[in-house]
This record gives sequence, structure tokens and C-alpha cells, in this order.
Amino acid sequence: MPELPEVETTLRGIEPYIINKKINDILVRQSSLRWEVPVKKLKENIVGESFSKIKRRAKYLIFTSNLGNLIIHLGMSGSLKILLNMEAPNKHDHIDIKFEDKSLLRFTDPRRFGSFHWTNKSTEHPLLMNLGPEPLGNHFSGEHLFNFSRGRKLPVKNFIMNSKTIAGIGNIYASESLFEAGIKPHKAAGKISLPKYENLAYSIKRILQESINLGGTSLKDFVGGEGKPGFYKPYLAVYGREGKKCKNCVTILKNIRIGQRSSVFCSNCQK
DNA sequence: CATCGGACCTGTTAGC
DNA sequence: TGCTAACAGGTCCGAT
Repeated sequence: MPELPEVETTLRGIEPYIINKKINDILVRQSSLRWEVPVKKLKENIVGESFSKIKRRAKYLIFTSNLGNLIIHLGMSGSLKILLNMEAPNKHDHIDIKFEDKSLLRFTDPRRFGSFHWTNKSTEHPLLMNLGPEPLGNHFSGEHLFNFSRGRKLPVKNFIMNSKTIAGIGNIYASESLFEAGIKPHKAAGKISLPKYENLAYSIKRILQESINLGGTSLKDFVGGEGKPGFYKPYLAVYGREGKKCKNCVTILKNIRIGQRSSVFCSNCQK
């Protein structure tokens, strides 16, 4: 479900319903997510408090209160939505954060690859410490990709999907940006020139920003925090288009597996 | 150190 | 129709 634009869309959707609202309770029906949910710590720290700020780092959402930070990751199939009144939970509705005005934030995650964490310090959670630059931030550039990749032999697609290289590039947007930049996904990261990496950095920024503007990519049943679907899907050039014609030439798109992930590309446009 | 594969889960779909 | 295997938006960790 969520890549960076979907997480950003979720953040923008839920934020207005959460900021500065007093939290009455947190109800955890299923605490076995990717990591065990620290139920006791969460109850002690957030009940009676409120969140003054929510931000995104990579695909993590960070909810800040006076006592610390709740960190949520949506994993592969997680989603968050606001309910204005309590509704009976469905099978995979694992966690509710209830607010004073009867509204609640509900976390749903069929595959349970998502996670909840608590930290009393601002950014010193181990999961956030080794992340590379934000793709839409000022510290990310083609030069960064070039410098960081010298001597590396792994496929460039794996290289950009590694969060130490850049934060928050998943399978869809890695595939799309490599297509737009004209780079084949299995080319060794260390053999790509600076101008090519400048093109790639530009494409990553452009595509992520465009997708955010359209509310993300709706695959399966993804909806943002306000229940609206995303509208980026028709713009996908390669992801999910194996066997179809390239949008720029007559070549049939191929799908190869790189790092156990499907990687669709045009063998003519991507060198 | 860099790289690769396995692991965590459930649901859907393709193939027999 | 029913069973099985492969695959799905992520990413950490241990083995090599």
C-alpha cells in the first residue's frame, strides 16, 4: 500500500483531526506487528497528552507530544484513518487511538509488517538514525548519488531502494524514476556517470512530487487519511506494465527480478 | 565492509 | 471448482 507519496498523503489527511486533541485511550487489539507494540509504554506516555506536531521521515510518521514521540510505520499493507465516532472493528483493525471528542485514529494492517514505537528523545530512535537524505529535501542531489555509489557493484535499483542511500524510495518509484532517467535497473551503481545521476535525482523528485500532488498511487484499496483514493496510477510508465508497450517507443516492457523484487523496464530506452 | 537471502504475515491471483 | 505456489506497496538482520 504505502510508498512515500502515500505516507505523505496519509499525514496530510489525518493531521487536522489530531493536532492538539487530548488523547483519552489507546486500544491495542493485536500487539504482534513487525515488532511487538510497546503497549504499556504507549499508554503511560500518550494517554492524557496530545500531539502538537506530526511529521514524516522516510516512510515513518512521527507524532510529537510533550513527553516524546510516537513513531508509526505502515509496512507493506498498513493504513491509518480517522473515524469521527467509534465503529465496530474489522479483522485487521489492530490499534485505535481515541480522542476526547469521540473521534479516533485507527490503524489497519493485514500483513502486520507495520510497527509502532515510542521514544522519549526527538530523533534518536535507532530506526531513524542511519537514514539517508530525504528525496524532496535540500541535501539530496545527483552528486550525492554519484559520490555515495563509487566502487559499489550492486544494481542501481537496489542502491536507490536502500534507505541509507536515500530515504523512502520503494519499488514503484524506483522503477518509475529509473525509466524516466533512462537507466536500466540492473546496471551497477558504481558505473553510472554524474550527469546520469543528476537526471535520476531530478526524476525522483519530480515523480514523487507529482504523485503527492495527486494523492499517491491507489493500488488495491489504498485510501488516504480522509478516505480519498490516489490518482497517480494512470501516470505509471513501467510499474505493473510488464508485457505492454513502452510509452516512448514500440518495445515490449520486460520484467526481471532484482533483489527479489519485480523490476519492469524498457530495454530500448534504459541503458 | 558490501552484498545477498531469509524472515516477518495475510490475501489475492495464476496455473494446474 | 479446488488446491498449490507465487507474488504483493517494506526493510531489518544474519550469514557469507
